[in-house]
Order: sequence, then C-alpha cells, then structure tokens
Amino acid sequence: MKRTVRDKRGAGGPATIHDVANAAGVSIATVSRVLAGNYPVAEATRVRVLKAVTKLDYTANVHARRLLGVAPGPIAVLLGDITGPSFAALARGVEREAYNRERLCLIGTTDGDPERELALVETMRQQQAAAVILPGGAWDLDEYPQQMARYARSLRAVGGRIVLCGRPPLDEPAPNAISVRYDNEAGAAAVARVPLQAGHRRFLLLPGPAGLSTAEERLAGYRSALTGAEVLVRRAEFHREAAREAVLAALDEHPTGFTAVLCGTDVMAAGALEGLRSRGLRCPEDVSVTGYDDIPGARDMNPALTTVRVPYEEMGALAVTLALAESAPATQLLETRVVIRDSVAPPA
Amino acid sequence: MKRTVRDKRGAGGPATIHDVANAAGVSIATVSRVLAGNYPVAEATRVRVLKAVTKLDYTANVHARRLLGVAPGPIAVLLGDITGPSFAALARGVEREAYNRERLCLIGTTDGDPERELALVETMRQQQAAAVILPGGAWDLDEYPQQMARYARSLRAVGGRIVLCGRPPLDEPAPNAISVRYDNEAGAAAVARVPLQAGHRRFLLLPGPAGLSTAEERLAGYRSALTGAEVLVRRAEFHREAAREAVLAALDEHPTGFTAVLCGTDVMAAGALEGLRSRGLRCPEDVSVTGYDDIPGARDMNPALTTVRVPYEEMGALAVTLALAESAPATQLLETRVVIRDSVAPPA
DNA sequence: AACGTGATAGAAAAGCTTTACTACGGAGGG
DNA sequence: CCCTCCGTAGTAAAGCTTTTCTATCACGTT
Repeated sequence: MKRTVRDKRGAGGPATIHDVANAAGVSIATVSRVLAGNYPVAEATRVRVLKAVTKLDYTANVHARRLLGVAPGPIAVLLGDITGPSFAALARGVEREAYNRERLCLIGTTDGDPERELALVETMRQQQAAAVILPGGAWDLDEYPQQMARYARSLRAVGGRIVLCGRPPLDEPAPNAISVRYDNEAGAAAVARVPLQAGHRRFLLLPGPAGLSTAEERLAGYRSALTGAEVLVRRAEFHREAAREAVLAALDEHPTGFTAVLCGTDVMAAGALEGLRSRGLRCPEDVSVTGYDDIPGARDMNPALTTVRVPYEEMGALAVTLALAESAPATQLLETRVVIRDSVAPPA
Repeated sequence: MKRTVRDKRGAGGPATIHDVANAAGVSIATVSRVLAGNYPVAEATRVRVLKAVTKLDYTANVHARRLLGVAPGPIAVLLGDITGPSFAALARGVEREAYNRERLCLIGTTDGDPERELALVETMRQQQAAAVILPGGAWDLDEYPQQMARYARSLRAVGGRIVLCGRPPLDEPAPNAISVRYDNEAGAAAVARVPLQAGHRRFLLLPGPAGLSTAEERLAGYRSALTGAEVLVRRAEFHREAAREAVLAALDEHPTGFTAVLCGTDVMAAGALEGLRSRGLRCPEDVSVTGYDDIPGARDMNPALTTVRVPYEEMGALAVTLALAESAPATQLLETRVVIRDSVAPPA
C-alpha cells in the first residue's frame, strides 16, 4: 500500500482521491472506479470506499476532470443588463435548460459596451465554455460580422459554440455559430395594425436608438404596416426617461401631430405614458400607446399596455438546446404574438 | 529543443503552452515567465514568445491554473428566480462587483426548492467557489441553521465563504459565514405608518407565505406600527394572482373590514390593485395600498405605488466585497427607505 | 588564471483525476 | 498437472500550467 505525501489532511484543502484511497486502503484507481461505476469492483471494497467517501465528504475536483476533458463545459450567457426584464427572462430559460443538462451557467453583463463584451467572450473561452449566448440587439453594423466571426473562431478551438439571440445572423455562417431569432418585424407590424384598424392615421414612432438592430427591425415593421399613414419618428434610447422626453419634445413641436404612440419597448411605453399624463393627455381616450416585449409590468401599467409578446424564455432554452445538439440548424426563427390590453382605443 | 507529442496542432483543442514554446523555440517555462512577467527574460526571447502567443491565439488553461491554486475562485449566486426584479437587482450588484475583481460569476436558480439549493451549493463547492451568495427569505426555520452550517462547512474545505443576503444570520456563526441584511422590520413599520397617519384604522395585511422569514419579518414590522388598529391578516404566496385572490376573499368575508391594504411585495400589490379594481373600488380614493421592494415597475402602476426601497444592488455588491475581504465583519445591516407615491390617501 | 556572480533558460515536480495497461490469484478445461 | 481465462486491483501516463531548482555562459575580480 502506497502512502501519499499528506497522511493527515488538516487545515489544507478539500479531500482528494488520495485521501479516500488511503482511508479505504485501496488505490486511487479503485476509488475512481467505484465512483464511476464503469468497472467491476468487489462488493466489500465498494462499500469500504463509499464509506470513506461520505466520511471525508469527498467530491472529485472539477478542474482536474475538465483538464482530462471528462467534465462538460459550462454555458455562458452575456447580457446587456440582468435587470432588464426581457434579458432576465432569457437568462432564466438559459439557466433552466443548463441545469437540466447538468451544465454550469456562467453569466456576464456588458452594459452594452463592445469592449466589455469582447473581454467576456475571451474569458468564456478560457473557461472552455460549451456555448456563449449573446442576446440583444447588435450595434455598429459595419464591424459586426467580423467581430462575431472572431468570437466563433475563438470558441471553436475549445469546442464551443456561439449563439446569437435576436441578433442578425452571420451572412457567411461559421460552422459553430447558431442564430436564434424571433420575428421582430412581423411583431412590430402586427401591433401597429391595432391602432391603425382602430382608426388612427397620425403616428409617433419611438423605435429606439438608431443603429441598434432591434430598433431598426421594429421600425421597419411599423413602417411596413403604416404605409400611407402620417408617421413621425423620434430616436430615443431604450429607457423610460428618454422616451418621456421624446414624447414631450414631439408634443411641443407637433402639438396635433399624432394620436397614437408606437414604442420600441415596454419600458419606453411607460415613459411615454408618463409624458402624456404630465401634459394632461389621457390614454387611451386622447392618445393610444403600444409597447414591445410584454414585460411582467406591462399589464399593471396605467392603462394596461397593448404590446407584443416575445418568447424570451423559450429563446434562452432553445439557445442551449441547439448549442448542445449534435448537428444544429444554423438558424431558427420564433413567432411573436400581439397581446391586446387597454392602451389602444379609437381616436377622439 | 524538446519536441512535444503533438507537433502540428490541427483539429485538436486550443493552443497549449507547449505549442507556443515550440513555435518560439523556447521551453514552456520561458513562455510562462514571459506571460507572467515576474522573471527576467531576454528582450529578444520575449518578443519571439509574444509573437508566437498572438499568432496561436494562446490563453492559459484556467483549469490547469486553478489546479495549482493560482487562478482565483469564482463567485456564485443562487437565486430563487432571476426574473424577480429584486433578485435581478441583487444579481446585478454581484455581477458588477465580481467583474471589478476579475472573478467569474456563476449563477443558479433554485425555484425555492431546498433540494435544488443543496445540489447547487454542492456544485459550487466542486467549482471551488470563493463565495456562494444566498439571497431571499429562508423557509423551514427548524432545519435552517443546521443546513446553513452544513453549507458553510462544505465550502470551508475549498476556502470559500457563504453569504446570507436578507436571510436570518446563524446564531452560532461559522467562521466563513457572512450575513448581509436590510432592516426588513423597520421598513415595514415605516410604510405602515403612511396610511396610519393618513387616518386609516382598519388594515388588511398580506405579508406573504407563513414560515418564510421575509414575510414574517415584514408582518412583525406592520404589526409593531399598527398596535391599536384593527388588523386582518391573510396569507398568500409572493405572487400577483395569490394576492388578487386574497383581496377578493377578504372583500367577500369582511366587506367593510379595511380601508388600506399592506402588501408583502410590490408584485403582490399589483395583484391587490387588480382585485380592488375588479370590484369597482378605486385606489387611493376608496382603498389605499402599499408594497415593498420598490421594483422598477412600481412607479408605473395604477396608481404609482407607495412602497419601501430596498438596496438590493448594493447588497449584492457588498456581499462579494465582504466575502473577498481579508477579515470581514460577520454581519452587516443596510437601511431601507420608504418612497411615497400616489397609492395612499386619507380614507373616505 | 581561477573563481565568484549575474543573467538567462531549461528540467522537473506538483496539483488531481481518469483510464489504458499490467499483474496476480484462483478456477476450470484439456 | 499445466495452461488459460476471469475477476479484481494496482501502476503509470496524460492533461496543462507554475515554480523551484539546476545549469550554462559570459563577465568581472583578485
């Protein structure tokens, strides 16, 4: 019987397989085999080992296993902001599916900063992530394809995949890049038709910041449904305050220019509603408002918001399913659905 | 010059330090030293190595480093539900601080299931997490201390700490357990005083489920402020629907029993508001309502909700700061603050 | 001229696990 | 009675990095 260097493990780290082997009076190979259960071991030996394992509270060191390529790689998700309800829903889908598949879930937030995103992708490669999931709109349409291709290449070396969620897919698809999207444009067109069919003809559009793919796609959807109608577009960040100020400014410049406001997100709609209210305009009697995303707070707004439901959680789950699948389709499109509440009514 | 087993790294994994050493014509020790910069290396050698590194896109394998104890352990946070706005805020604080300290952030969700929590703590120990952060109320006050002590012990072997966030601290503090809390009771008492001072005397309390520490503490706060007033307590889960039904039931049983509803969370308040509205009761004219947490949607509710602001994000950041500090105080208490909006008015 | 010294670089061990390979005793068959 | 094979268990290598220890060379010193 070989004795290991450290016979009595006192202050030092966790129990190792050596400690268990010593305690049970067997070799480390036998311990490993008992735990794996993939090799015949005499019953008496087995119980002895198992007893030592519980006594020492032993667990195999994941990093050693990972070094051998035995342990599975983690799933990483890079969010703009966990606090955003739609990001959170997506993260939940990712986490749930990762847990089901016994994968660890790594999380990082980029605050919309491309440099930070790059740094995080790099970190995830070091961790040998099996998948890196990138949700949210993409900026800077020029460099974007190269950047994503770079990400994919970087991950390919460690056997990982990159999943674009709600971002434009790569024109020239990398073998390990997957795109999961929802029909942003169709959803926008569908909500736009709600006030349109209620009789509105003059619209204020707050699609979100220029250059962000999500905002552009939603704007395109609004426009396609609203051909012929009078349309006023104002750019504003995806935030409550920005939307409020945009509505106020629009009201100042075109006091009678619109009877309906189509917002790029539900939080923008919240800001728009507040702006309207602060000018004494009631929704939906005076002005109708729609949002996008169907965040949990949408139905508690004043009035309950008519918006577009996006299957964020399903997207997250699907992202990891596809990333881990043997052969995955390079791209997948999910449906959106408009949900009618109380924020749209016929114009006065 | 020693040649490694794998001379041309084709399909196989990422570049190793051996590959770099080969490419630069030096030993692996030299490569390591160039990268670490903690040992003199001739300038010519240095640039040669660096060139090879960029050419091969090399990054040190984290798992090998972790095996040597060189790489720092990750920070883990175990949420009930990422989608909950307060959990999300806390997670954001954790992630931000972890990023600042160049730690990886692991995330897991328990869905309030103790078994799943146990499994996740175990997983995090395997990952040798430097800290495991447990936010949210604690169930089952009987077994709770032992369970937490077990968590702490389990983590101590790998040099990790456990941080209880908004949970009751351990009576007999483990050396590696930290508790970060906010003054739940004082906050509850403070909001309760708002309708009280407005003249209300008959209250409906919906503190949340029995046995959950958060709900119990809030209830205690409500009660302490409301001595002498008429108080009706109804238990309901921390959900919108449960709160709505509870309000409806209370209305049925005691039609004139209360003029103000004090809710355990803001989402419960949303449900309560809907219940009231569905019976034709206006808020705040007929019934006043308060919440707790000050989630982002609170101010967009109808009417904007008077509630208690809890510094969740700061709590998250503080949790990792303390967990990583050399010598941390075992417990820390944060302040809450009531935020007055439009959901409380004098009784009719 | 012999020797110490500083600068630089390589060899090797350690860290923990899995698994292919080797070894050994006993049972069964020729 | 000898050989073979099976059941069981140990040995050692591999996986990748960091760091200690050792080695070499060229100088400067006495």
